[in-house]
Amino acid sequence: MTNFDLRDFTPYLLSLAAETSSAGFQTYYKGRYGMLRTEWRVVFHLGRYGPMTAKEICDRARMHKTKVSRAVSALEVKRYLSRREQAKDRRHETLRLTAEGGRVFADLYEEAARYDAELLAQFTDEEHVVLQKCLTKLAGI
Amino acid sequence: MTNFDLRDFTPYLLSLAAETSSAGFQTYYKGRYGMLRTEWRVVFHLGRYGPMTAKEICDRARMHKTKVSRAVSALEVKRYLSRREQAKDRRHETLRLTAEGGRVFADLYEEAARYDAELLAQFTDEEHVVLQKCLTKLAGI
DNA sequence: TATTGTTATACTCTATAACTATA
DNA sequence: TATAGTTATAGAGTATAACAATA
Repeated sequence: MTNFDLRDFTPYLLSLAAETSSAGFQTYYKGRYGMLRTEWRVVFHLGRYGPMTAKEICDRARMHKTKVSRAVSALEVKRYLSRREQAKDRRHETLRLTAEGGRVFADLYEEAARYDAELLAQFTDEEHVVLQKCLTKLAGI
Repeated sequence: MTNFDLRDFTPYLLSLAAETSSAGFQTYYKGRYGMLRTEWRVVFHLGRYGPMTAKEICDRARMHKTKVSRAVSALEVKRYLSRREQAKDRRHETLRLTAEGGRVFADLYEEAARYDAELLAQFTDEEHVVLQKCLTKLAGI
């Protein structure tokens, strides 16, 4: 088969869809809290799953350690997160959201759920199931 | 509804899927021809739809004029593209692929079709239809 | 005044290597 | 030697404003 348009090329469609939807949600974490995407992902993990080390965030969020390191530093400056060395192995630091960080998470978590529901409102439940399945496979997760 | 995981957040899934699939195809246009994504998109348009102005590429490919301008310059340096001023309005230049640019397009077009087919091989035809419909809507095209 | 296109600049995001500190 | 995390650096991608040339 060789007669497709750029609009049929899956990586192109994925790029456009990802850009559009990411730009939409960026207005919340960037506009309200001056955060970057990596910072939002770290906040999400700590807020959703509780305190953990940077290494655990790397593994769960599929983020490289340098991304997590910089995001954690930025969040610390913003006072959304605190670190505490673990006594048994001082290479590990437990990261947890501050009270303020918790409020930021709660706000963004709610907006994320709303934003996602809004995006999916244009599809049927069956379409949503197929979309999520396909994206999960394409993302390799 | 507020109990979702990051893996349920559509913009996150889209980002991962887009990154993964784009990185895969990048090996062709970057690895073989040292091109950037914007350059590949310009080559695609000129190869698939024939000579046109930068403005037309902007409109068809939904690319900003500065992106197109830089991509065209880079492609000109690589001798994959030539420009010719239009006599009636010297603000317009008709862009067309050179013979070498045409060969590059033919190669990449074939690889793109193969790559896309490979990505979609893991899905049924019905799933493919739903995926394309959803992505097209999410991309706003 | 409007349109086509270029240049300058900055920001976002990603990737990799080299490094420190601890174990 | 291996692991957790940091720093430096570069590359890729995007966005915007200011500009020149033409109409």
